[in-house]
Amino acid sequence: MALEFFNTLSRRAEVFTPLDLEGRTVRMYTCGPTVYNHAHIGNFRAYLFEDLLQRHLEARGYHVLRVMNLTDVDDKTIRDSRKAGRPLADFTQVYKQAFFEDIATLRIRPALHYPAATEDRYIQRMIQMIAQLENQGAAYKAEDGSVYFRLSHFPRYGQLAHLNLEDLRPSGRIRNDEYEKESVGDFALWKAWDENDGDVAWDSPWGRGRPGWHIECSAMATELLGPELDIHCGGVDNIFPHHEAEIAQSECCTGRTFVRYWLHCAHLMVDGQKMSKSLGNFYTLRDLTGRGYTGREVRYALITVNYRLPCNFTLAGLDAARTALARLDQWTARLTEYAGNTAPEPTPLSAASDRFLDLLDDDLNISAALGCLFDLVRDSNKAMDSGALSRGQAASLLQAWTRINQVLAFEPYAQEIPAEIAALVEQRAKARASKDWALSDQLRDKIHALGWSLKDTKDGQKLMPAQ
RNA sequence: GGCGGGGUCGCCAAGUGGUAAGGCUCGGCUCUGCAAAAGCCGCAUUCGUGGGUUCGAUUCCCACCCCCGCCUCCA
Repeated sequence: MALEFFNTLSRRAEVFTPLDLEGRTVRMYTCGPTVYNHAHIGNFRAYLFEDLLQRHLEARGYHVLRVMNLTDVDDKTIRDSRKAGRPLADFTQVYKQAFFEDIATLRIRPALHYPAATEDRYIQRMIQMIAQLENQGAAYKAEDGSVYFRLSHFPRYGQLAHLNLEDLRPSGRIRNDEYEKESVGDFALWKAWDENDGDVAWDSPWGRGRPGWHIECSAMATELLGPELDIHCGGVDNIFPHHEAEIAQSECCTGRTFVRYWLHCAHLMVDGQKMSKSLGNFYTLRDLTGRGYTGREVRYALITVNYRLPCNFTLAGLDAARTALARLDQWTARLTEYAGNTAPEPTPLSAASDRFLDLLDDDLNISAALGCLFDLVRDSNKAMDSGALSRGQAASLLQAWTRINQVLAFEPYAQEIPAEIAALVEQRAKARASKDWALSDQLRDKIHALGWSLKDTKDGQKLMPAQ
């Protein structure tokens, strides 16, 4: 089948074709973190979905230009940097750094650009866009000095979330101090400085202040990717109002359709509930690695539920991920050893990699795709057990795995065997040759205590890092 | 009140108008000096409830119950 994605805008699965048909380039913008603390695993679920999307597009021969923004100025970053008594840039730098470490841990492929809202280039772009909106009558300066987007200027507002503005019920989250606005739905483009902002301010035609959140993304996306994007992703909670606002601002400025495919990731649940600090089910990636889980285990646990479905995260699920990955490791290790340097030789089993990618074509149906992978694992293990698989065919299956793994990034960590361990293993081999089982067991315990596990196979000892 | 997602084996989770993928757990077996690991086999006559359409529904229609999310700066 053709590559299809569910587009939030149409609420239908649509065949994907990029704007650039010839060059196969895909312009993709993904909403990134607000760097005022460590990102939590709910954030990472979204970033992992975007990584899967990018990897699958690349597997299908597209060249993906992906941009992910860093929001390094907003109410929270300012509030917490002041609380910490540190300059905003110093404060956010810590979390930017942590974010990059975390995405590397999760094997998320880096984006092409990580624009930060406070970079001069983007501040200038934001000011330019706001001025343009003001000239068009799409924005106005209120009495408090802030500039707001005039919703009445953009009737399509609400099309992405499929909301009727008249139906909206005030939810108490509307700030009372924004009485200066013409209409309650108008959102800030430029926020006039107030004392809570401390020394965080930029000069603008409307006086000192700072950008509103929504304009950041419009400015950075169009600055780096041009007026029209193929794909824009984010969490479902960004649909309204953030992405609506982006559409309104961008399309008023460029006169073009801002985004062709909107893809949104559902929320992550933890133990069946919304993750929150008060419930004690709030996890950062560091919490999990601190408990001994690896990045790829978290990756597996967060990626294996289709992105449009709520995913319920549990530690039991992480353990299941660990076991499943160990089985894949075992399988690839067995194939590798059996294939040796033999040249690949066709086998019908290799078609699994085609099926795998075909299943992902259906709006990233990862569950079905993994089902197909595990069918391959079982079938090829069986074939090896019965001697029905040639070494060349094993080599061919490894090629199929490489293709599948380009999308999954589930390969085991490269492990170097320390000399000390290698020496113990050799010593044990000698003990076993002379049937000195007592010494053999003693060495096995010692090796295990050093973090490695041994198993005795018909081909000798096999060393693996203990989980 | 409006909009949306979901209820499929103990847990996670595909799926189709034609009779239920896969992963984890569990049970059995094989291999093994022992152990561990691994491999193989087995494990839902049934898909929230009640109706309806149909030769046939988990899949379509209607009603109902339950869970979750969003509703103006949370991925």
